[in-house]
Amino acid sequence: MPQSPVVTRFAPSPTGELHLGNARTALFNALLARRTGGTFLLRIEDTDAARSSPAHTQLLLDDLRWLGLQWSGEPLHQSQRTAIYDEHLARLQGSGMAYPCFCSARELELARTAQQAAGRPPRYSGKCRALSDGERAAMVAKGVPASIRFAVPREGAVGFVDLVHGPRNFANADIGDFVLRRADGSAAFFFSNAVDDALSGVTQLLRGDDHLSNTPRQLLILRALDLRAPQYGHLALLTGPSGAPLSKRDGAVSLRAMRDEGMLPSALLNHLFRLGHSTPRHELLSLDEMAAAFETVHLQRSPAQFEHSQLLVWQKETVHRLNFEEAVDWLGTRLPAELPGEQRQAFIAAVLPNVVRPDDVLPWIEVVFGSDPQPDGEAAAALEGADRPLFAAAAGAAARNDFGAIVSAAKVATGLKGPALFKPLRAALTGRLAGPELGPLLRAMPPGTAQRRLGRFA
RNA sequence: GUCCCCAUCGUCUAGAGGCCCAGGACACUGCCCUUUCACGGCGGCGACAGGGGUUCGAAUCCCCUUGGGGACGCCA
Repeated sequence: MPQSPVVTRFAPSPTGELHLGNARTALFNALLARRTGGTFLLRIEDTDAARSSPAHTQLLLDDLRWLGLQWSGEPLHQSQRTAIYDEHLARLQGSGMAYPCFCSARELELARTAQQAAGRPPRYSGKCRALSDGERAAMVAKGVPASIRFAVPREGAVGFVDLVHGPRNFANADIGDFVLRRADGSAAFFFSNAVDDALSGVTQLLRGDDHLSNTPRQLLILRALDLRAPQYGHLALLTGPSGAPLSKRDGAVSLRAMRDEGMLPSALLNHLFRLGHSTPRHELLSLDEMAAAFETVHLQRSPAQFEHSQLLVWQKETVHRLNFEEAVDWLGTRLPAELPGEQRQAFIAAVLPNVVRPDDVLPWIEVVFGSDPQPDGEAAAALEGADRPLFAAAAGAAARNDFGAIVSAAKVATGLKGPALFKPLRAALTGRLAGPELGPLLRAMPPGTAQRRLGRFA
């Protein structure tokens, strides 16, 4: 079945750290393209000079790369496309589809408040649309700054088929004349966003549900310009544990915060992949596998809740699969620098199956390489119930930190087995009752450690 | 206020009129396995927001209510 080439995009505005919701939007668009060998574009929506910054843009690109989301070509920066927007604006004005608005911010604010108070929808009155050429010239002559608004048809409706929601229809009468260009000359979102998508040849795009009721505005612009509109798909928002949209009060919501916490890209990707998108694949997937399994028909119309505990499940899966180099990289400076290579390897092999966050290795570094541990409450209890001969035999066989030898000796000496045998040994060796497998753990310990620790209780 | 979107186990979800007294995954939990914990295997707990219709039959279609969210900005 031949497919026309898919072009998708992610178009963040660089006003802060990459939010989890946006990360998911980026992922879905990237997958949509990757699935068919299409193109995934990146566009920086930095028309709001006051809130945008190059530093934020840099952070954004860095986060996307970290996630492994590869875009094609150079990202487009809207701040550098003013000429293109002006050209299209001129066309709209030429055909009477756009007009200058001289209303001041204060004036508009007042009108809005009055409408709200009267129980009317806060929509622009269209006051300046009725101005004659003469009146406009007069305003310009007086030096009154003007924005440019789109002349929304008074009648009719805009229909489109949403990739997620299906056929939708919106009445033009419910849409007020909106701003295309601000008085300072910068392009407004509805306009620049729609025009750029069309000009970039974007064929399909997934974005947040909050844009659904704004879509008719953009379609109106594109039709007036005779530009081809992409197919829009509107994703239900991501919410926090409260059910309300993700916000700072739900804790870490930026990708960067997750990253700082030690979460790995694969964990984030796998969790996000299943938020608002369903798949029969329940195992940890690579980006390629996700792309192959990504289906727009399986996009959810209802909001999904981001639960950190579920993320941790994927994190665990990811950590368990780390190879030695990756693990060293992940743990970073937490590993003692002076550690011999062999011990380093043994330690990681022993501990990795039991950790989720990098900081989780810290206590085990202390247990394995630190001074002989004092048993915690549970461990102390287990030690109390154990006989001295157990430890005497165990210590006698512990010279080489060989757990097999220790167990055999202890077993022969006491006749114990199972938990009755292992609990005291674990307690004596590590000071606690739970943790990584003892065999591998002992292999990471400095020579003589096991013997000394067991000997304490003989 | 007007318009719009959404509503299945704790969470993510399957479900497009009979295959569903609702299936899966994670979480929780019981048992088994085991040179402890973990891993793994086998079970258990657990949901169609409420009310009306339509239909022989509704989680699925329609209406209302409730609840949550969004848009209506010279923010994106």
